[in-house]
Amino acid sequence: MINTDINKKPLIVIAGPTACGKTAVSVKLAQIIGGEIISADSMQVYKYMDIGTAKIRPEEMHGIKHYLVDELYPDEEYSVAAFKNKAKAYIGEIYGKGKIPILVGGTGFYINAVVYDNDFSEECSDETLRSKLQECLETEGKEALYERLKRVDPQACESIHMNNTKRVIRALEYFELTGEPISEHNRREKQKKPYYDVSFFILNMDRERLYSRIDSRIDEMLKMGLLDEVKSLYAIYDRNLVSMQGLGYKEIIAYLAGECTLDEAVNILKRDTRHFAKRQLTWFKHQVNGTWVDMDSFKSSVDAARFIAEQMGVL
RNA sequence: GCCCAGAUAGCUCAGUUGGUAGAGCAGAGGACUGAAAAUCCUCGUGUCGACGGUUCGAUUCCGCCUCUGGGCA
Repeated sequence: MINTDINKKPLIVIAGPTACGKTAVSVKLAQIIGGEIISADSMQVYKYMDIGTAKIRPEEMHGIKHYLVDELYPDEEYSVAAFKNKAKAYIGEIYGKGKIPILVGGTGFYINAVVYDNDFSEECSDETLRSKLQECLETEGKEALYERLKRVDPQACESIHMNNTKRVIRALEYFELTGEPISEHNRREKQKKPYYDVSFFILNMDRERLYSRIDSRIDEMLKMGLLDEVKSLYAIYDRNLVSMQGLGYKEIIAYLAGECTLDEAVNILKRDTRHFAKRQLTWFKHQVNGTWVDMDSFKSSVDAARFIAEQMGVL
């Protein structure tokens, strides 16, 4: 989507599945148009998680400022809500410098939260209530929880499967906190128009090529010392942390804990990363209205960045 | 050379007391609004190794051949 709404401020989004080349393109684009980058990634925010998250290295930034990279410790909590609030503040900061913010990442859910300025009021979330509901799930079973949701929000039950207990719990949590069905909240949020003048680009490439890039990138991570990185994190942090559920971490931790061989861990990691890429693509295909950029048709990331700048009428 | 066990979906295998077959994984598609690198849903036709025989009918029984394991010489 390339809007020209003069009342809204410009926001560029570079999205796409893992390993499709977002990092390189975004830095080049930032150089061309005078932008700064905000990472829309749920794992790269964490310090010490460098190799496994394929985090950009300082020398690759070429002086382009990056936000929401290395800002949290692995035992700190992160979520869409936290991301959205921080990103929004940084976007304001970038405008203040007369530059253009570029949102870059593969977490579509996070990106949309910023693009549509979705509502994440504090009173809509309560950890203790959530763990109470989690307890109900364990003692009474998923059927009981689902029945409970059916009574207060039958609409939500139409789109949430009973097995998806995470969503069932959140829907119940939302209702108990606000007295409003979450289906109503979702309906309202979905009607929103973009909050910015958004230029949304989705990078993609041939599926087989993407998959083989994923495989070789993981081999590369291993050579760069993924094992040592995970080892030192596992020595300090609990494996149940959300950060330690990240791809590359949970699989290697399983190996370090003696639950499988290294070979098995690596193969599972490759497979899970392929599955992840597919889920990302599904999101971008249906939850986003953007311009698809076929990375196969460019010789280099510079060419792809130029193409994007042209699309926006900058070049 | 002989003996034994296999040969079924891309892979690993199950099964059909004879009526042309089904799981897991891989793969594909989808959902998603405070865990999202998370969570969840849907999708299984393939000369049942080749050729003969018995049979109304063979992937299934019999014979023979080929290939792959393992064992004996």
